[in-house]
Amino acid sequence: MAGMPPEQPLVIVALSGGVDSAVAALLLQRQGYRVQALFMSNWEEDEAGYCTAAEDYQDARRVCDVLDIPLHKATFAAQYRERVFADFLREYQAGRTPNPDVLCNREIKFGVCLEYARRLGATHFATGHYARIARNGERYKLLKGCDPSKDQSYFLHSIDPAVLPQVLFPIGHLDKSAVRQIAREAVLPVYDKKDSTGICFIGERPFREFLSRYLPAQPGFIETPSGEVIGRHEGLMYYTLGQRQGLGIGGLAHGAEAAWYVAAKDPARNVLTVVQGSDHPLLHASALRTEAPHWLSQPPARVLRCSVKTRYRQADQSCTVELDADGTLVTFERPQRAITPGQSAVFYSGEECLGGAVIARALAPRTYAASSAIAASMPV
RNA sequence: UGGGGUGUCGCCAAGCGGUAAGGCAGCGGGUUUUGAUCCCGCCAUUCGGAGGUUCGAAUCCUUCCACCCCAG
Repeated sequence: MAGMPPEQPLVIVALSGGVDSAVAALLLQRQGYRVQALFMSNWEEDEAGYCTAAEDYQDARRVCDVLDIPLHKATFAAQYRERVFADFLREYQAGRTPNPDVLCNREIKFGVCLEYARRLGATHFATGHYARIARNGERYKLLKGCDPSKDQSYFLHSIDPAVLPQVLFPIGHLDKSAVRQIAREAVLPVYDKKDSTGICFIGERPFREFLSRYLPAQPGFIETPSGEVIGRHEGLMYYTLGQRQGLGIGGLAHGAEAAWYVAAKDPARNVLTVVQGSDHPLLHASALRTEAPHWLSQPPARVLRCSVKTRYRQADQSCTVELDADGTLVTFERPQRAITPGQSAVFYSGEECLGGAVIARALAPRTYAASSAIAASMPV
């Protein structure tokens, strides 16, 4: 029969209630896709009003009204708790500083949520991330977003590369300012909404209070590298390497005027080691070891020269990556500050995100002799 | 209670008769889909207390108090 035209392929957009995903949906629609939206709420506890999920959902609805597209709603709170939050707590308990949003992308957004979109009949799954996907024959690459100050490929490095052919990042080639401009012109109600920060789906909260509800805190001493006690900490988990704020260390008699920074944690002694001055040598590492890497691209044979980010929004650093049985050894061209276990080292070749791995430990520069406590936590 | 010393913001610390520097900490804001870093702003009508000298004192004098050191 010559009846119904074949339906357009269906794209489902993960709509957060923010401006980026709203513009992503709009652009897909303009490109001729059949578009539907999906709003996730993955954090159930709505105490003290920190969780903005309810307002975000209302914003998502208003966006869908303007675009005239259907809005689905799903909850992956159980999966979030099991696959993301449990790890988050384990890491803090081990004295490390996890990056839950890296796991959230792999397990939730590009895991169970993408699967859910498939079951709804979608051939493609889109988000408002600042990242791009390029096709090279049969291979798909993850590229940085074009806006260097918003590039979010760092958070995406550990997603399953098998999903890339189905993923669309409609705003990856745009600057943030252009995204807002498009939203304004299209009269999307969230065009001026403030960018969200904080842990994805949980939001920004008083950090100590939040963590203390899940993990017991054990106060202890703050020491200098030579072992002098100069303060007390509320619990090792509340501090991360390179941190300045929250130490409460004032002026010392005849001391230097520089601020104090966290250089090491010693869980065995429950001691926080601090140093004075943000450029202190004990704050720097010449190399790091990671756990097992995730590769988005073809895994390298054995040695790889590339660049690396050891934290989000850091400028790319030249390095050499060597694979070994446990993970990788990453050696920097120049020493890096505050390399922190639990964070991710993400590898790049130019614009392409190759993959990454969780940092296991920093390796101290050989230019000085590390002493006792530091040597124990930063073995060479 | 013999001698000497010191007491300025939560912690260091300038100031030495002309009307309270600075740093650290803290607080607030900005940047930021982790945690940090970073940036901006705020933070002593008052200088241990009480008198006095002076046009004017944290700065000089008297006295009291507290702490520290050396002796004893």
